[in-house]
Amino acid sequence: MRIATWNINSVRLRLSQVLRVLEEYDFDVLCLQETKTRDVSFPANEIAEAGWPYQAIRGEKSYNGVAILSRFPIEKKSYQDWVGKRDCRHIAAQIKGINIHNIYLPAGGDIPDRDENIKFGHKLDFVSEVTEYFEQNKPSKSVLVGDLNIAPLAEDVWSTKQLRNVVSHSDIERVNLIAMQERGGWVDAVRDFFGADERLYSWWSYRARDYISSNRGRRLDHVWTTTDLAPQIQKVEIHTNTRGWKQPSDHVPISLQLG
DNA sequence: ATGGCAAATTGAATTTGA
Repeated sequence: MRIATWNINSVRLRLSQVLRVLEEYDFDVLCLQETKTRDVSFPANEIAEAGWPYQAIRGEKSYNGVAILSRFPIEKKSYQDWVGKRDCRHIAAQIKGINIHNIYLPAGGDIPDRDENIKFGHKLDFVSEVTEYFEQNKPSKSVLVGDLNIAPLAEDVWSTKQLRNVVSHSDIERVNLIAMQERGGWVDAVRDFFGADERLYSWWSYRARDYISSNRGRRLDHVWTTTDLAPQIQKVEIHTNTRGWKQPSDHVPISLQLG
């Protein structure tokens, strides 16, 4: 089974790209973040007609929004609200016995200090609550994907020195995300497949004049599995070429082939 | 905290992203 994650930055604007990745990359399941639309406006029919009729969608106007699109029937659906908000940042589906959690973690604003920036506090609290949730509901046969908005390792950013005090790569975010991974019993499938040394990115800012030559990327999007599924990790791909498509998302899809 | 941009909403400017 091929499971992918992609922050699409508006599913309505980039519907044609969603359909293109589903077909070109042969995803069985695609988890989207930042769909930015209410469920009534979600292009569910177009995606169903293309061959992904099983869908779990949870959106709101303008912001956030997550969805799971599947070729195979969804056996169970659920979602969680964290940090006391109903902001459509999580949805879960069981497909072929695998529990898939799709998360859009808060970006956290500009200043990496919770006393000066309420959004950063929200982000840290969100990580803490997700960590507690999976400690109390120990996952198995599970995959956690999504835009976690944190690049935890030095090799996950173009310059660990220059991004040290930048939100997404601050020490506290990095430590807390690793703790969330370890305490939930998760394996970073992307690092498991590619190893620790290679620089890996899934996001490039829109602001770069030429994202290829500047290559100031960050690995903000993640695919984790529980340890019981780790032996089934056959292949991981970061589909970087979508960043070069016309009117692209600033994130690229990551896919996991489970055997 | 940067930034050369982008998207959604409301109706030219604001908010958010990271």
